Amino acid sequence: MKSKGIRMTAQRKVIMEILKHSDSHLSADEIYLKARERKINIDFSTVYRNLNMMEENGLVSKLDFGDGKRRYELKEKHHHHHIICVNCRKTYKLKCCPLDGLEEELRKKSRFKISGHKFEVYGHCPDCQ
Amino acid sequence: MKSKGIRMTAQRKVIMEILKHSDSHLSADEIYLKARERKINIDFSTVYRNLNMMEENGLVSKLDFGDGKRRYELKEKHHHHHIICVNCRKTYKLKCCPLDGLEEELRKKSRFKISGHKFEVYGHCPDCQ
DNA sequence: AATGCAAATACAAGTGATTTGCATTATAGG
DNA sequence: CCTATAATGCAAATCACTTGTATTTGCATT
Repeated sequence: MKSKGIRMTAQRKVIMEILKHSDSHLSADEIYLKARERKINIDFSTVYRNLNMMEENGLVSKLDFGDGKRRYELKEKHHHHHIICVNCRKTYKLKCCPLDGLEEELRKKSRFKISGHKFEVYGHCPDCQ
Repeated sequence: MKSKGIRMTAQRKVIMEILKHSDSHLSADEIYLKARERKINIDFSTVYRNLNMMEENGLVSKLDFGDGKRRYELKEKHHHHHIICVNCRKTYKLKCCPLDGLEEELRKKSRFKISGHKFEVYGHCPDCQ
């Protein structure tokens, strides 16, 4: 962060730690609650402002699983997608990417300059079936 | 609609016509505005209630292109996805589906009972490049 | 053509997630 | 330590969408 002239504050440290130590994808209110548990004074607006800032700086990824709240995870080295349980919201990481082997074809057919994509699979996890 | 005991009202007729004559995917406020242009008295709540009802009855599809508003299109016979221009929001239909040939593999690996999926590609259309 | 009633509407108010304005506080370079 | 200014907390606003309710309307039946 410092390299970009971004100040390291107590609130930012906590948000980063919470994301680091969570295995799932947290929504803003979950992050807010976890931060409060750590007895740090923080406001929702600070959580949102920082998550947006971190996304702009490529530190976190914003996810949308279609339940009306955005979720956040630390940006990972390897590109991946998710399969999401529509009942308990548990997720499972998918290493495969539908754009592999499809990108060139799409570019030709659509003549778009492709810059991103979204792929999510929904279903019922083993526990919820 | 009648076969399902659903009444045909002036408002519903207009919403269906707007969807039918539009080549793009309209948001609720675009539908509301277009209906108003046709000088029909209609409220936002009616637009939303009807779009939800139509989705539940398999008449329209709800789409989410990640810009914070849901979009609607008349349900089409053949399953498809979209490539969306991040600048002008124009869309192009993709006939290919990433789940073809992937579904069985995913089911085995994740042990999820797959019920749905989302796939969208983003980029700049020829006009916006 | 008139009746009756459930279904659908308009309007207003309510949600829930996220954003913004602004006075105050705190980080990091000098 | 000082100081500029970035970041915060707080309150209020916004945005997309939903809900409660009194009133109206479609339509099957007289």
